[in-house]
Amino acid sequence: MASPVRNQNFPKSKESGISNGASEPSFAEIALGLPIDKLFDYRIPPELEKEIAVGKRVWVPFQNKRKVGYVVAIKSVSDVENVKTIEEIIDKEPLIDPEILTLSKKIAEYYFASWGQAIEASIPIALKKGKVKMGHRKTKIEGEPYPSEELKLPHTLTGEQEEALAAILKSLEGNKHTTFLLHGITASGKTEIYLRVIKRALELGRSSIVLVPEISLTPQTVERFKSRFGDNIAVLHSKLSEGMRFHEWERIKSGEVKIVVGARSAIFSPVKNLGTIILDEEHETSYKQEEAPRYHAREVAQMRSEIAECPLILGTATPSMESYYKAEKGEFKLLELTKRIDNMVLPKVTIVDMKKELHETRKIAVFSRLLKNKIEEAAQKNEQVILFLNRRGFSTFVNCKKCGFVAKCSKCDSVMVYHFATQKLTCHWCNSSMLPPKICPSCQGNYISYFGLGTEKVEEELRHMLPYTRIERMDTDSTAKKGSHARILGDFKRGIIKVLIGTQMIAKGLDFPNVTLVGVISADTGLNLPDFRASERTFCLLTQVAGRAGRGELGGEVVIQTYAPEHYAVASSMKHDYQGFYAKEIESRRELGLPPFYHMARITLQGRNNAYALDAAEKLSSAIRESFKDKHIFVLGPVPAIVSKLRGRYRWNIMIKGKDPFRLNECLKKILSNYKIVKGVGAIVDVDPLTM
DNA sequence: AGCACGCCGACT
DNA sequence: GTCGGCGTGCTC
Repeated sequence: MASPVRNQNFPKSKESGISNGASEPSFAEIALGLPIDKLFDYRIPPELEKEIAVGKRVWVPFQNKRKVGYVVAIKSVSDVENVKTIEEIIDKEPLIDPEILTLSKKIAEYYFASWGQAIEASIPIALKKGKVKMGHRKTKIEGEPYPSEELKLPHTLTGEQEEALAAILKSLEGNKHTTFLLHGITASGKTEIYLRVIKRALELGRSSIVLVPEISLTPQTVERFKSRFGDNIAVLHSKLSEGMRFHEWERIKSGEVKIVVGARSAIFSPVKNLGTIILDEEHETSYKQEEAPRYHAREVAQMRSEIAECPLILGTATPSMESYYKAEKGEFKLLELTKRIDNMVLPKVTIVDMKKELHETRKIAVFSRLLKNKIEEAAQKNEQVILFLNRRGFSTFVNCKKCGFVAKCSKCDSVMVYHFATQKLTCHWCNSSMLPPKICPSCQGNYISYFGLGTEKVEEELRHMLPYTRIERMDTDSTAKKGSHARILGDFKRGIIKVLIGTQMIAKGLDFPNVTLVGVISADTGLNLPDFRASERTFCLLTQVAGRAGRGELGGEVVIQTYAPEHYAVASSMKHDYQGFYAKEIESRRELGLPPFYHMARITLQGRNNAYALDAAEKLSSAIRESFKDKHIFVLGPVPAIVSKLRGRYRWNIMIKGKDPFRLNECLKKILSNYKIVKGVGAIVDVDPLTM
């Protein structure tokens, strides 16, 4: 041995247990926040035996460093040679509750992360570093449970609201787990139902967790909860400093607050006696964590509410295919809110066929004549305009501006993606490729375009059109500077900015009553991604964007420009018709064997050497195909990852799908343990990925 | 993930 | 001769 370990030469564990008395606990199983799918045994020094407990953090020597570890079990024997000894116990009281330990273990198993990684996903960063000790804070004086609240109970509920509320309260009061899908159009009063469920939970002495997408964690949302429940609420934003986040966490852990509002990770809040979990905007993709453990908060909420035997409420205006399908099957209880509480009317939506526009005007333009007129009109009347351009991602498709043709794979019907490196179009389902056409194969026209237009181009055109109007662009580039995001929105709110151009960023949650016109520059960008969720995303996005118009007394309208006016995602959103969209989309998913009918997992193989990475991917893919062909597990790929090269590593994807998620999980486990990965090629697993 | 060990190339 | 490149394998 090279390292001069002071080996105390303990006999192999089984006997070492005896020296401490036969059944004394002398070892602890420790989870570490590393991507190693293992627990590590450490010796408990005699002086710490009284203090050690499951759920506490400890300092342990690991390699030649000291690391924070989490005690997950205590035992009297260990068969590890040269066990090292715990240096110090950090916490006076267990930091991780048994409920969260169970939950994190399930997550680790389901999403192929280590238990330690899952535990670390559930606590504030400050605690991971072992810096702060629990159990030393002075107790705060209990605030009024829920002040000003009775005064603020607004208008009576609609019949639909009453019905929904009653169903949820029955589950809450009966301590029975049920998942409710609360499907309600914008302004149908979902939040009021949440507030009343939380209130009832409080009366029963139980806690509530409210999950919202980070983007809607705005002061307005928070204010609404605060005015109802006063100080009895902890808010967990991503912008919270390390110290503040820890402070809020401690307030939750100590039982000082019984309501938690936060983004994704708030699902792990250490509340006791959980009464309800509310997951608002359940269709939002930000509920999926894009690093290990790659969990989806909706799934975690499902697991947690089952453990806690409490209702889970999934609220949305545009349910995910997964959730609505479960509701149809009766796995979730569907609660529909079809009426708006105030007299707000849904905005009128007009679709402009850009193919026709080109045909009639004979030139490719950013703005159709209709949208141009409407913008000018609004500007004259001093009303505000939002222009939205769904320019997403890295993928580029080839599109004919004359007839709307989009290059698709002949075998898969999937949109072909232009790769800069190879200068070819590639199918992300079967990896076949072709040279991009110069002349449209469909109409022989010479209007093939490679790149969608961007927000900058829109801005330039618009400045030309309205030289004296204050215009601002809001996208990742223009908001790179700290505070610019808030500045732009502030200026827009105060009416200084007349026209706001933006990407995804402005699609959600903005509530400006003076906005009378919303223009979608191109609805196609999102539609032409090689991703089976493209239609779902587009429908969802168009519905949300449309919701930005006519939020005030002035009313409002929406203009959507598209080369695919007949596409059901576009057409249904125009009619505000979720059911119509769902019916079409679910059929397509059924035919193609996609979620929610199949569960998927993606394996990404990445390496410095492209040939090695591809070779590894091919070997793995055929190995899986061989061993599971009779088990209803299917393999797709390898195909280049959408980001085919990242940080100098070439990336190839394999998709695996199967009907039963747990069987799929078992197969994956076998695959990963049997397969010796080719040198220099690493594998990343994403269970239930949201992107291809 | 880190980090040490180890085996090959170009430098004082 | 040795410094250092990153491939490989282990961590209680």
